[in-house]
Order: sequence, then C-alpha cells, then structure tokens
Amino acid sequence: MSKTTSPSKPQTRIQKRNIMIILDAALDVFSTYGFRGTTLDQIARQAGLSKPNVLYYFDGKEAIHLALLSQLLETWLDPLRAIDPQGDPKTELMRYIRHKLQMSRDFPRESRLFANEIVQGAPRMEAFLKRDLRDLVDEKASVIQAWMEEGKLTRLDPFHLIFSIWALTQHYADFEAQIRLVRGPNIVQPHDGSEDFLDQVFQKLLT
Amino acid sequence: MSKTTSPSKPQTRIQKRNIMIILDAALDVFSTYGFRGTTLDQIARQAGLSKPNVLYYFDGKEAIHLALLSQLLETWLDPLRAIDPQGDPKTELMRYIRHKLQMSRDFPRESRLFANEIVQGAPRMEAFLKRDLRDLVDEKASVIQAWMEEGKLTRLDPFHLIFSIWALTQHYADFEAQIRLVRGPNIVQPHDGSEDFLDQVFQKLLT
DNA sequence: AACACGGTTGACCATCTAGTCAAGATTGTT
DNA sequence: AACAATCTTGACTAGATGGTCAACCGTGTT
Repeated sequence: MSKTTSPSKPQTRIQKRNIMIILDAALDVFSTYGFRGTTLDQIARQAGLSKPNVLYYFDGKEAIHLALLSQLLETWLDPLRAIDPQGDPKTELMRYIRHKLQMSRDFPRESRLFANEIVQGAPRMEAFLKRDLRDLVDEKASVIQAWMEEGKLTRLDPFHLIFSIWALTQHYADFEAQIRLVRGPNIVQPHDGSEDFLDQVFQKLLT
Repeated sequence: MSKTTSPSKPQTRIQKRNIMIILDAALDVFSTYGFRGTTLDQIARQAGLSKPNVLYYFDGKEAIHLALLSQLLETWLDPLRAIDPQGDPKTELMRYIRHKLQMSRDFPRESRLFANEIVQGAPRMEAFLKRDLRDLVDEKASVIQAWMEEGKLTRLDPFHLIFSIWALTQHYADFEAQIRLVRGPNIVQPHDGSEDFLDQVFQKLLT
C-alpha cells in the first residue's frame, strides 16, 4: 500500500514535519551523489531519523526520489510558461533569463538534482520531458519565431536560444564546484557578477 | 602491487588491447551512470571480459576511474592552452570556442564523465582543478583582460566569459538527453545548428 | 616437447544496502 | 486514567557488489 501517494488522507503535524525533513535531507544527498550514489542510511542520517522511520513515510528510495522530482518539475517550468506572446520580446526574454538565473542561485540543489538526472540520460524523466517540456518549448519557440519574423528581434534559432539560456543560467549551480575551485577560496558566491554578465550577453545578442 | 601504474614495464599486445577495451567500456558506463552508479560487472560485461580478468589489468574500480580521468584531463585543457596572447583576440577566442564545441561533439562521453564528477562536487578532481586548471584560467583571464584594456575587445568579465564558453559548448554533450527528448525523434544530431548559433552569439558579444 | 610466463576464470568472501517486522514508545482523545 | 492510533526502532533478511584466490588455459621460446 502506498503511503504518501494517497491524496485523500489528511496529514498529521508530525507527518507534515517529517515528510518535509526527509525530502529536504534527500534533496541534499541526491543532488550531491545522484540516485544510485545515495543510500537510505545517508538520507536517514541527514534527516536525523532512523532508516525504518524514513521508510515509514515513504515506500522506498525510488518513491522519495520521485516525490522530489515531481515537486521540482511542477515549478521548474513556470518561468518559461510566463513568457507572454503579447509582451515586449526583449523584456519578456530578459525577464525569463533573470528568473532562471535567480532559481539557479536560490535552488542550486534542485538544479543539480535535475542535472544529475539529465547527464545520466534522464531515465526517470523521459515521459515528462517528451510530453510536458517538449510541448512547452515548441510553443515558446513558435512565439519567439513569430517575434523574429515580425522584425521585433534578431533572427536566431529559437531552440538554440532557449538552450543557451538554460546552459548559461544552470551552469552556475550545476558546475558550482568547478567555479569555486577555479576562482579560489576568496570567492564566496560563485554567482557574483553572473547577472551583470548575462545581461550584457543577451542585451547584445537580442539587439 | 599496482599494475597499470608502473610506468617502466613494457606492455604486451594483449595488455595493450585489453586495457584499451576496458577503458573504453568503462568510459561508456561511468559517463552514463556516474562512479557509484557503475558496477564492475557492468564494465566487465560491456568489455566482454570476466570480472576477475578486468581486475587482472586494474587494481580496482577506483583505479579504472582514475585512469580515465587523468587521460581526459591531459587533453581537456589543450584548447585553452592554445590561446595565443600574440594572436588576434577575436580570432583566438572564436577558435577556442569552435575547438571546444568540436570536442563536445566528438567526445561526448568524456564530457559527461567530467560533468558527472563536477556536478557531484568534484571529489576526485579537487587537486587538479585547484592547481592546473586555476593557474591556466588565471593566466588566460589576464590575457583577455589585457586585450580589453588595449581596446581590442569588448569589456567583459573574463572569468564569466570563459565560464560562458564552457557552459554553452559542453551543454550539447552533457544535456544531450534533454535536447534529444525536447526536439523529438526527428532530430538525430543534437548538435545540429550549434556551431552557427555559437558563432552568432560570440561574434556579437565580442564586437 | 617442454617450459615459463602471461592470461583467464569459477567459486568464494566480506561488506554494503534496500527493505521487513514485531515489539515498544508517544501522542491525542475521551 | 485508559485507550487507540500514530510513530519509532533494534534486529534481521535477501540480494548486490567489490574484491580475492587457487587452479587452469594459451602462447611463444628454446
């Protein structure tokens, strides 16, 4: 019998709290070690709970991972969805870029959880990527294409444009270790200067 | 006693062949599943050898991984090293970008092996990144900085410029699964159009 | 042919890991 | 206080996994 997947049952205070603690701990560990590199014991230790107790709240390792992914995917696409075909092209795109960069800064663990999945071939997200993401990207690519044909925007391949936004914003979260080590111990925030830089890049590119 | 680490012993034909087969198989598996997600049995199966036979050539899983990493890191930085302070700034940088993109196209497994390591905090590459990479990046950032101060190049943060090149080129290899799934089954080469696009981006950015 | 060395493997072991279970501790309600 | 439902855990199991080992096979050299 599934535990957290039954949508009807009301949750007690303890359930709410512990489920949150477990998901937070699991996000820490999964985003650092990947799915197979993570053990239930690690999650339990990080959560400050015993392993059987973790399994009291979730049906298994897979279920915890799935819960994190679906939670993430729900909000991950919001910035892209928010692009308004009626708005000013450059404003809309710059807002999207800033939003995406902000998410990479504020939710680096989520970004790395996602990156871990994708680098390893997205075995647990194929359905989602094929369905929801592809439709959304196709839609927004059309919007961008239309803007370009109306002469409101530099002509570029809209798909590559979207990919470049993903690459540049997520890089700061996903490759944080590299940035940190390359820039030395005096750099505290790998993101320092990233907003100004991306502003420059895309202002130039889109004009 | 270490096996492949002794540099003096001459290798037989069979050794040369099997070590190559093992490294190739291991690159397949490590780049797809990460270090902890990979089992020796998987490597052995992929190589068409028995597990004890694999361990006859390498001291263990760690040793195979290490061999791959050091082999990779030797060549990974060559394009960056090749940037010539005496050359024409835009030419040098565009050549670097094209070279990097080409490596991401021709050696996607190597790129993903690297990405897997970095996303997970670079535990096995800290020393290398801190030492070799940092020095090299510092050096080339200075070169770029000098170019900018001489007015030969748009003023930009040289570190972020380098990061952006890494992000945009490696994205096509590291996130290939995402690109493939988003663009649909009709796309065979996720790289299609990437060179033209990156040319456009950096031509605009650097002018 | 005989020998030595390189190459190969089935069987095995210790450890790790996901998941179970029954018994006990806590909590909320009356 | 007493009861039931929820919550927690030590001890356990089955299977996976990295690594070992002794014995056997193959090949080239004399």
